[in-house]
Amino acid sequence: MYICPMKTNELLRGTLKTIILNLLAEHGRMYGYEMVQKVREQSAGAFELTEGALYPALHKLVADGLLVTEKEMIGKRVRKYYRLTPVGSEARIDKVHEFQKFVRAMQLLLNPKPAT
Amino acid sequence: MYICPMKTNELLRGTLKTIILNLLAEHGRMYGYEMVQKVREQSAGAFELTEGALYPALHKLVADGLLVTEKEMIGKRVRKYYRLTPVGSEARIDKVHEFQKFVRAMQLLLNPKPAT
DNA sequence: TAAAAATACCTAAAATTCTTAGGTAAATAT
DNA sequence: ATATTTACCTAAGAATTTTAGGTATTTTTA
Repeated sequence: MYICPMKTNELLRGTLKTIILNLLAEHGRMYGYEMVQKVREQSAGAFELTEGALYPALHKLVADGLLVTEKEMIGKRVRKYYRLTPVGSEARIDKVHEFQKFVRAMQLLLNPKPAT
Repeated sequence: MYICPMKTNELLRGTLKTIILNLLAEHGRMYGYEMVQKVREQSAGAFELTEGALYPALHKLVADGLLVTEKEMIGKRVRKYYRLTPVGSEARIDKVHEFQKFVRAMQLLLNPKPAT
């Protein structure tokens, strides 16, 4: 018998940046920890971002000019907010289109015969 | 300006095994080279499996007991056919369900406000 | 009020999966 | 005769993620 390892997260490979860009397009600005919560919430518990994947991805998006940061003091702690740059907004649109194209192609592969 | 790198293939990460299992569920038995063609064809050119990814994936599926092989001589060449085992058939069903769940969750994330 | 949990950031080693770039050889097309 | 297609394969390197930490503040709870 095959025991399903229950890792929807495996499918997240390659979609993390798309998710980040979209969150920011929707919410204006967010900090990392907040993204983890929002993704869990908005995906109805299906996705669980790991911080070990999230922070390096955020740093790369900044390095590539798709995001910028603003730091804010909350008591004695620094909170780091991320926002889309214009380039990031464009990239987001492309990424979503690519994802939709990917899903359509996958549906073709998974449902090859649409009932004659 | 952001130049879209046009790599739908990046999204394929994590779905390769799902695709293989489905191809075999649909076509009964296939050989590797054939899968490359079929995927190109059935995805309307959107996906291009690379052999460097395909063959190791096939070998892993065999090692995990999801596929078995039969060799056949075509002239002087060996052609290696793959078929699902019962365990592989089960795994396929789970994988497809997981993928559909993944897509639903992604749509929730990408289209958060379904027009009031 | 002391301890535990949550908030909030981060990194680094290892694992996984893929791309790139080959190699071999037979069959077919030019 | 040569080039392309068929058909298999591997290995180095790149990219991304998981796992498993670390630090420090703030809030909750027992």
